[in-house]
Amino acid sequence: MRAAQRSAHEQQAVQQAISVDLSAVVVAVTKDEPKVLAIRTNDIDALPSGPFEPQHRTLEAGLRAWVETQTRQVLGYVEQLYTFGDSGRSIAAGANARVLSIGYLALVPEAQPAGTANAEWRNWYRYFPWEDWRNGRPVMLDQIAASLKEWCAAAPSPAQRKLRDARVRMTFGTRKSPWNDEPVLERYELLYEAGLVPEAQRDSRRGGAAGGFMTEGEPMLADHRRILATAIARLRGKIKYRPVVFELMPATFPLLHLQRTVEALAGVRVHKPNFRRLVEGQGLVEDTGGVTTATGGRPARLVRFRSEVLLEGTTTGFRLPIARK
Amino acid sequence: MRAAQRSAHEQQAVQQAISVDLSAVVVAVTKDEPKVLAIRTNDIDALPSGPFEPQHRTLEAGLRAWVETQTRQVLGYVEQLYTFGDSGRSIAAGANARVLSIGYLALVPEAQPAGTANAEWRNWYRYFPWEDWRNGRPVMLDQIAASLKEWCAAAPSPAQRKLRDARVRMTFGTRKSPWNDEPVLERYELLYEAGLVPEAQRDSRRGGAAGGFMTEGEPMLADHRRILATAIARLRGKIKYRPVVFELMPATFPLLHLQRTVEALAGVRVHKPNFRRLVEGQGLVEDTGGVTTATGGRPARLVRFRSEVLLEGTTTGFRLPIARK
DNA sequence: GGCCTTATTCTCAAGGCTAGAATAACGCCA
DNA sequence: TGGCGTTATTCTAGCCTTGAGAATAAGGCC
Repeated sequence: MRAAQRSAHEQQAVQQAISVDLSAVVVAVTKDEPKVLAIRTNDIDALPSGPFEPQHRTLEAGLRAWVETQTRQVLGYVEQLYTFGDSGRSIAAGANARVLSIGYLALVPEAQPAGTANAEWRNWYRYFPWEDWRNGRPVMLDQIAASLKEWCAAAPSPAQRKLRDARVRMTFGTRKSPWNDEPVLERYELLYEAGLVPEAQRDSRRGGAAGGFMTEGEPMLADHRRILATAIARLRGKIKYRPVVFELMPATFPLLHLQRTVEALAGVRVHKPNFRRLVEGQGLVEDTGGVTTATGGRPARLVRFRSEVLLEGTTTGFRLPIARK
Repeated sequence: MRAAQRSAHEQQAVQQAISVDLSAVVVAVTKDEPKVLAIRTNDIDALPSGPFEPQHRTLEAGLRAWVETQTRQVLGYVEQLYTFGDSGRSIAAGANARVLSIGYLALVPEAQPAGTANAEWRNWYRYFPWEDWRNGRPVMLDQIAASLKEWCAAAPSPAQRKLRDARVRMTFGTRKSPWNDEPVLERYELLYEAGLVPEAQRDSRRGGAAGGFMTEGEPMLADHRRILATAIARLRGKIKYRPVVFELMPATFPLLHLQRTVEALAGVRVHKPNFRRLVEGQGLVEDTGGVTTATGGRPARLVRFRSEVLLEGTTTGFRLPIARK
């Protein structure tokens, strides 16, 4: 034991091969819809990704390089999400090879046409249709709820049963309880464990619903949908206390455009007067003097982001009128 | 380019050796002081850590194994913090070897005596004395502020100067602005960049303060102090909206003990009646019927954590009377 | 019994948030 | 040219939360 302890760091030099995969969730919002940059391969979508290599100066540099190579998209804001280690869930790995997967979130302004043939901007609700509550409760949730109920009932023990019930309640909520937009990953993981998404069968774990019912929503390569879920969850959390939405906005915009962008990300609608009061009250935007009539109705003022706020003590702020539950 | 793209995943099999280091910040609170489990080596402390190896089923399993081997401490709650890739800042790595460092946060109830000779529970403010405001503003901040001011003045350009000023203002605040307990990592990184912590000199980067003034606070091995800062920051953020403090508490306790534990972590004091109102109002604890006179004065009720709250829709809640800025 | 210490409960004012109403300014069309 | 529809923008009343201090309770100790 003591020997193992002393050699802990010494061993590093002779470490067995571990490979590290960098994957990016590149987000933009176009025409009030949240988009993610996907690589379309044979009938399944993937995130831009590639292995971390020695020539990369940093993890983030490696990520940027891969994304640019694969999509010609240059990244601005980038943030690390999580390092996944259970590679059994990703590409069928060689016997001894260990693959770690580090997910990143990147934000870019309005989506440009994709730079390469098989890179494409796709609405992220294509992969998570149950996450879009902007037009009310998605009807498919009835079917999901029914399948999850079966899964709960099929628990091996009463204790397990209680646990499963609780997880369903906490992630998908009940009919009466208000929707919580943040636990995107928890919801996806639940569906995975319940065998209600194709990835679960592919990875041939727990049997899943015998009937073979699959929730709507497109699967992705390897564990990419899990990484995307992590990204959406992080972004939904972050827009509530950091002014990151502006990374997704053009130079000037009317306030309603900002609101629609936030709504696209959060998947819920907000009260217009309150949204405006918060944004203006916190001095996040300033008037440009310009107006636009492109919105129909009364012309809207054009504002711009006050980037000074990033230098002010405003470490916090940018609360949004989305109930933190 | 297109070739590189296609081979992205194929290359993984022939990936060059990358080693991954797992490090744990194991936290306990004893006698109202926040403690971290440290390995004491020749005149410098280290976190329990070791390389991720193929026999480890998951990253977390590898971490638990290393911690148990090195400290005999069995971990309960564990959470991944961040994956650091700029190994230039850690152990002087061999020419081509790339070392990634994954940091974890673990919480255990009241610290037991350390299980091995060189493992020891140490007050975390030993490493970050400026983070403890429980007894008012630490006096050393005067000296830190002065050094940072010099560093700002020494900026290569006026634009840089403005940026540095802003960073200092946002992390350490001004004399008048209230202290923000969360940006622990940002403060440490700032001191590192300004050359005010020994690690900066060791890694021989930016010159640093010519005078050689170093802030108080003990350094740690490799990038371990950075990982510890990340852990403290995460914990300070998390206790404000998730009931994780209870991982650190004994089975039953008086409310003031809970409050002191929170204060130890956050490094600030809170208003007693308000704290009590929040904790009880959210149904986080229930009466045990017992009382204790160990606190002096009027006997205190003993309460216990209502673990049911973890199964209730209470995904959020547990707000604390610590201003979110 | 009086005093000290800590526990526990109340209260009040300030500030923030929710939700809905009211008003403004433009294009369109009869 | 005036009414209508659309979106923009501003107000407001009511509710709830939060911050801070005061008041009361219950033990130990002398």
